[in-house]
Amino acid sequence: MTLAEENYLKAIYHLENQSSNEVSTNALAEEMQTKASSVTDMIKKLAEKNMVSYIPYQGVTLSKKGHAHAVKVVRKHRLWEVFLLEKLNFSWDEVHDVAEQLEHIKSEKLTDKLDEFLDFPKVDPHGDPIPDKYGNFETIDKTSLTDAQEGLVYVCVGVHDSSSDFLKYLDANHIGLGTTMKIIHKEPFDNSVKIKFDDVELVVSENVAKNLFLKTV
Amino acid sequence: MTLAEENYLKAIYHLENQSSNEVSTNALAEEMQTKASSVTDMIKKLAEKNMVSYIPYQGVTLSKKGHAHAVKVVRKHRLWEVFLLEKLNFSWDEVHDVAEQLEHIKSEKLTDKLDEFLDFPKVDPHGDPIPDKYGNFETIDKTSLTDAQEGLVYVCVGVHDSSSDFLKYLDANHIGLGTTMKIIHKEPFDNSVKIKFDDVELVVSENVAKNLFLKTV
DNA sequence: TTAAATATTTAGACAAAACTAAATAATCTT
DNA sequence: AAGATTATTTAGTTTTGTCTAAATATTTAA
Repeated sequence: MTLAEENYLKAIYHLENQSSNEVSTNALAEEMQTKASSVTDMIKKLAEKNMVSYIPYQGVTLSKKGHAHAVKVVRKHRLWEVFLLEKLNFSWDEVHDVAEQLEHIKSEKLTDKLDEFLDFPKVDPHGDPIPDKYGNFETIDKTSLTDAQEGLVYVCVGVHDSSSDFLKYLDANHIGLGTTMKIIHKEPFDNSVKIKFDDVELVVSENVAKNLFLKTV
Repeated sequence: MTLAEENYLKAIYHLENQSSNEVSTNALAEEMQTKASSVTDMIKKLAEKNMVSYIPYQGVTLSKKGHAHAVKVVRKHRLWEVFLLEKLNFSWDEVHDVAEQLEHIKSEKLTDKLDEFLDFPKVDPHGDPIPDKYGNFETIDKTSLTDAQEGLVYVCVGVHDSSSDFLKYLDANHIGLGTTMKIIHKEPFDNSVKIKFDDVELVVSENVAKNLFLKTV
């Protein structure tokens, strides 16, 4: 698997997790920041290699083989994120980009030794589960802040968007994994949400709310 | 700089260090395991980018810019080797191949944080010096075992060939960095050398002797 | 249910990095 | 110094992954 092929597999994997039906060429082009025609080309190649199953005009799905490979890349990505944060003192908004490179290093031994060195972490710095060497991981049950109920108390267990900008926003507002918050008010007009934590009230936009994952406490 | 370009720079760097005069197209082709015509193509490209200076039929030399870049790649390679050996418990014959991949990760912050995490090591597991973040490193004065003098005592400070096969040979014969040995006899017929260490005598071939670096003790 | 809009695929090109085969330059022999 | 050998470069292809533009299929809307 080349770097480009792995990135496509990963993108298909993420899109499958978001909406559970077939992945369209256009969605994939959007995700990969490329053109639909390029996507068609690559999908054909991946289909040749039995990594995806593809019916023209109907989108792609990962094959068993492709799924397994995507999970391996995701495992590496998340392990490196933990390494960068815990061992090299990167901040959580810095880990993603470097992990995008490190996830393509090919050495099963490296991956497994790294896993051991980090003491077999279960989640990465954004709250996403880390597959073990067999590809198994615990699914974390989480609710988006947009779906949280007024009056209840939640703890933050993850983020959807792991872009540097979003994570810096959270840092600036002292929100992180483990932050416990109460839903004060959900504003129907613009879907913003007023939350309270550490004795401070904060109104966050719908965009922020959509990207924050919570668990009831 | 692409991966291929970086590998060429590194190869030119190594060849310059070995013989101090211009690097020939053929030597580079041999080092890169490729064809002379491919080398000419790439050299032209690197000359365009001012990474090397190139006169047709006369070989290449690294420019200041190319040299600095090569040193950065070497720095990353050697730091990762230390990481793999010391933190992930790889053996010294396993570190090279994985480091060949890791050396291309682009993040100055990663490199410098890794350096710090490893406590600023001065040499890698094969005895080669590690450049600091400014590209400076201590040159280690060393003699090849072929040039060592009968009767004198030396300590092993490095290896020339860092191939897995050679390092495994050394492991099997209990030779490593720091091994102190006495030169018992140099056989003129085949340039083999009889050495003694840990109260055992061992005859090594010219090929082995050439690749072992020693320092007088 | 046909026209318009949108999504997808095909065809043809391009850049990077390699290759083979042929041409040319440099060096070595005698 | 001419011919032979060796080293190097040039010319023309190939593969990978991308692109644009054109063609085709699908969906939406009147």
